Amino acid sequence: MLSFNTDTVERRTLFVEVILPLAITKAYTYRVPYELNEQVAIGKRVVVQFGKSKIYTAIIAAISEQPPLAYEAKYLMDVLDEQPVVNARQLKLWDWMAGYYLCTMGEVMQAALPSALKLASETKILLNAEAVFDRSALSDKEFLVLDALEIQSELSVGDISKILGQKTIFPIIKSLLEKDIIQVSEEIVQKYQARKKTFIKLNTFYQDESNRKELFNILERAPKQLDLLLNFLQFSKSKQDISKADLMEQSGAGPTIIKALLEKEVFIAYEQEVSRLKQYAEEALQPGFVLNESQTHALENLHKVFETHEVALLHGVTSSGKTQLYIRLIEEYLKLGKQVLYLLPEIGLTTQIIQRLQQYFGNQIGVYHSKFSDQERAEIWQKVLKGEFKVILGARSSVFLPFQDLGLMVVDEEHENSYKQFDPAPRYHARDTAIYLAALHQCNVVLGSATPSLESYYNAKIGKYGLVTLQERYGGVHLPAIQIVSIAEETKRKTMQSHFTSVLVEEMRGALSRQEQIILFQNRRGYAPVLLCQTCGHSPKCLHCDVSLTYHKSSGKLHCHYCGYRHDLISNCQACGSAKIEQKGYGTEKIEDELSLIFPEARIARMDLDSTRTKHGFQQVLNDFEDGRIDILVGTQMVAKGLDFERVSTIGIVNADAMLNYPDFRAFERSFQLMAQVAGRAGRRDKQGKVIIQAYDTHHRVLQQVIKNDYYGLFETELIERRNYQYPPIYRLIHLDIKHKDPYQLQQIATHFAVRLRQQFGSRVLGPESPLVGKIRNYYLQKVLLKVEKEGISVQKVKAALQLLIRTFETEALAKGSIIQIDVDPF
DNA sequence: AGCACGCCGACT
DNA sequence: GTCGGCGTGCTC
Repeated sequence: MLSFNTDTVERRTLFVEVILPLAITKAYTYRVPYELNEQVAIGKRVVVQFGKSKIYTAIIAAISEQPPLAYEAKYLMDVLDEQPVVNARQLKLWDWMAGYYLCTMGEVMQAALPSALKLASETKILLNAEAVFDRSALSDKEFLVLDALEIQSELSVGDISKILGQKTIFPIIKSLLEKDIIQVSEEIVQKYQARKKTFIKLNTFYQDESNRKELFNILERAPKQLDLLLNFLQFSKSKQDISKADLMEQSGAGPTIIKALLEKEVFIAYEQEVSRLKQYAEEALQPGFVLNESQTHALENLHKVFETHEVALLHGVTSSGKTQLYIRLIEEYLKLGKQVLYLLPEIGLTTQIIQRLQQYFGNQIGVYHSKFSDQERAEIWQKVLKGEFKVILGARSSVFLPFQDLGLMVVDEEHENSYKQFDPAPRYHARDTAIYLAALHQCNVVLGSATPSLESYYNAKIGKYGLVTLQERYGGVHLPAIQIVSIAEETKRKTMQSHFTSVLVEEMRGALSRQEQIILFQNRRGYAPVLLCQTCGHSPKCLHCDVSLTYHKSSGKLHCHYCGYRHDLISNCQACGSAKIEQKGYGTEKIEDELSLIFPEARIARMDLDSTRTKHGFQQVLNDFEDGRIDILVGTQMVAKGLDFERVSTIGIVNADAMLNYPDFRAFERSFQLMAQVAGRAGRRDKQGKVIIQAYDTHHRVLQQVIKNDYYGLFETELIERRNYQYPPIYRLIHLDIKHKDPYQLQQIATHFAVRLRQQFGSRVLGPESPLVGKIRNYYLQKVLLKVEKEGISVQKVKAALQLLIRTFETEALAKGSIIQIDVDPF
């Protein structure tokens, strides 16, 4: 009888297209061995050999029966998953990101998947020291690997392959990983340093009435200590965690008295991580809190907005209780059985906010963060996949998690630029990515900020996003009083002291006498930005950048703020030899200097790129300031980096005009936002803060808007028209990577390109911005951002022009540099 | 990303 | 004469 082999009929030859975690644009096709036919599915991980000897974990992007024509496909080695680890929506997201951020799907995959999910032949395998397992439950091969690891402690995947004498070792590694016996090595990442604070609590022994009475008796002979104790008890009624610093301030007691009570074990000290973003610490999330009237109103408005819009911008002043609003909203979506993603900038993700949200959502909430180990991240990935986590609280990379059914995304502190990834591709913006992801899930997005980014505000204004405002501060905290003082008038009256108006000096004096802190904002570093020859009018310029050199007193040199070029201080004019050289303008160094003459007893510190250049410099100044070891902090925009300014009562903006007259609109907008942020932070708590803005042009429209706290109104004023800027000024950045041996030449090349492009496209091309020089192999790499206005000129045109420039540049032999990459980045 | 191939300068 | 840096192109 003729036997009919059903197998051969069913045995279809399948091919899969895979995404490799590499920077390659092409799709690669592998042939599926018959025995794996049943197992392949889109989104599953497969093991493939790529190139001569490399083995990678790839993701199946497509399955077909069409054999490739031009080549013979290799067989894929194995299928790792029973269920896909990446869903179709994610693949769509990756595809979009690759297109939008000009990188490959592989690079997106690299950023998206925790490395525990993407083993490659170089991956290092370690023994998990804390592993508890049953040896007898291991297979022979697993045992062999374990044995080898006990001798050598670290093996690469390639090594293991040799030990076992076979290539298909990924299932074994996977099984060992799942049993928690081995670990995949982690890259050492610089962890965000959490700020710790000492807190004081009462020994539980004295919670008891009678014990406490006895304590009062004992302390009768130490009136100061008793006084402190009473103060503490009073204070603890209104506040949960009392910090040592708070207690000292509240009670007026010195550190010795607290120490005495600590020694008597009346007080117990404990350390706790504290948020640098004040908001989270301030908004106590008491269980069963009730929204106040304006919060309720804002929530209703959000509901209304979501009827017609996918995205809502929540413009809520600092301390208006946005977090509480989010919680209520999240609860609503959870009730509908939806998943929720709550994005926070890295800096805002402290144990405090995490704990508070965990109180609310229990084990439904997962936290995803670069601080976590790779194992933990892989675990969270799996749990999101299984739907065990309903809420994810995370930093920018959490947009990559395998959500099944998102209902809501919250992007808190939407304006924060740490949502933007800069260095390795994909150079994505988590906020924008979240909005695209929302479209895929048809879910809602809340963008929350006290100082929304211009892009978002514009989108709200044109009706693309809904706009909800929350203007009332929670718990009756007041906005600071803002006063604009005319420098022109005080100069006329001769009441200026150096660069400070009498109003600012008096305000500072008052603050110092009350032991309050002061921040002076001066958006220029160095001592004097321009040196001017009084005889011939020449001023020293950078050889490479055509910008004026800034005198730095600390180094005694002239610096170029563009490329870092330095020149010794000149005593005679380079052009005419005259010795009469005038220092024009002032920077942070000079402000610091003159301040010390006016307030010799005050502790003054400076915070700018120069004073915080060392690794811990920034952290150090920050801690000193927060702990009250500094009275006056003079700084550039750095001082607004989301700090805890709880003892700052006074903020001075030394010269607002300088900020208002930036030629580059984006720089202006950034400065403006900063000013608003800094001002918004003054004097929290019960005290009203004071912001003094010094300016020549006190009637400047922008300043008036600041006073009205209606700062975004300004973008629709004649100011923009006067400056002849197209509205909206949204730019695309072009990353230009140039390889060359001489860093100064690099700057020259970059500037050359910027200048030439500007000639061609006008002032809509800006830059080079933020030049970075890094040593790569024996070469130097110059990264230059060229900004190109998004509307108006197409990036393609600019790219084409650039390529042409590069070609002519090379033939002109202006330099022997070779450009290796032009990377265009939207926004 | 890795790796091979191939080119040109500088050395035992 | 070879060694080695690096630029170029390819990997299913």
